[in-house]
Amino acid sequence: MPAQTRERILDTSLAAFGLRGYDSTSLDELASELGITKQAILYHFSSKEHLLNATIELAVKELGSALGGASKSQARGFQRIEDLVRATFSLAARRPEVLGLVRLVSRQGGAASGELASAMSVMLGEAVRFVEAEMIAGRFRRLEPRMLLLAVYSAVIGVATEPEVMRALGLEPDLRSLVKARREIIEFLRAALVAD
Amino acid sequence: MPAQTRERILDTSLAAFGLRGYDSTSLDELASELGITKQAILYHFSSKEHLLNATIELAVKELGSALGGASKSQARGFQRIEDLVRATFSLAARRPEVLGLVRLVSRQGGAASGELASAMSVMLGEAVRFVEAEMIAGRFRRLEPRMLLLAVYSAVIGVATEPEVMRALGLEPDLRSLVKARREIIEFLRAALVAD
DNA sequence: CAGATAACTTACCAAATGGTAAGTCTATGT
DNA sequence: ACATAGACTTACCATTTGGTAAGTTATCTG
Repeated sequence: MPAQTRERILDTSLAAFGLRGYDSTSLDELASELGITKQAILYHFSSKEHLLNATIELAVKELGSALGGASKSQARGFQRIEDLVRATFSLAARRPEVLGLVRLVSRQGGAASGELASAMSVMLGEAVRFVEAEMIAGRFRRLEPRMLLLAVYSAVIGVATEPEVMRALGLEPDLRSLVKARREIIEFLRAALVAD
Repeated sequence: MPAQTRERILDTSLAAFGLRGYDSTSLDELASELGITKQAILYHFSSKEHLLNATIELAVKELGSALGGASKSQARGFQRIEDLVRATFSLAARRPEVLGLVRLVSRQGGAASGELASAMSVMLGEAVRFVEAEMIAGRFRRLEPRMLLLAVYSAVIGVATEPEVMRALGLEPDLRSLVKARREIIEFLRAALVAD
């Protein structure tokens, strides 16, 4: 039953690419972490770039299943935002590498990012419509929806994945602080979003 | 007067490290961009890591002079935040690589980041005191100051340096959009911060 | 049992990478 | 006129990197 090697490779490369970066991770490193040879990796994925693509695909799936529940919920108003932030933080605590990879790809862009870009486009498109509807309903303050989402996205991803800045602020990025950070950013967003 | 080679190297490596990343930038690339040989770089900076250190030093200086005015201003209340966001966006438009490098180093942390970390510690420490004072004075909503700053920092840096996410939202990251993004995030922060 | 196929490993390889050693060229001070 | 030092370049080099080619081993199939 060694057919799970492929999955082990993907898991390990997701962690490595997501936390250390693509260029900073060599196939030899990955292989020795896995206790196999580099050629075993190249047997399953014909090149490093293909491996990256498959890894992104996995990350997209994990992102979808982690945030899917919250984004498809029928909750209205700020509750839905809160659900999404909670889901994002839960993912950040459980599998920081997934958000790391999202960030990496969304910054670098480039050839491989097509899939993630389109997946994100869909999610963001839904989010824009949701936010617009809430604004029209008078539950959210009137701001430019896309810019608002960009700010929210940046704030959440930043807080969830910026350990060094947390340290610079004198906060240890442990689970307790992360919980506190989650609570605080929810309050922050509530203050920014909810119409009086 | 070829003594400015050192400065040219620093400029180029700041752009390269800040926009493409450290590992993704080779000394040969840098050299050919500059029209010199790799060994000329190693003459001025004895290793790639030393070059990174010097580059970080330069970025810290640029960051300081770009944000120094705003952070040392005597403005009170939200005006001071607005000044700082404006200064940050101005820097993001003029020299995106500086913020890119800040982000890179603040994520990777590690050995080289001591200087930037301490510079940021100082700035963030001042910011914490400022925010606390404003909260006590009743001008800012009561939130945990450090978490608040982390959220603000993330939102601003994110909006200013996340071109691919902007594209996913259907916004071209040109100067006009950046101006709009700046205005929107200022409104966003105002809504979140200013006490009723 | 023959042989095909999947899942690897061992053996290489060319290019790129960070770095060393030694020379060259030019200006400057004596 | 000449040594000296600064600012490089040319020549190398060991290691690492992504990738190819050719086995090897086990399992399944006819």
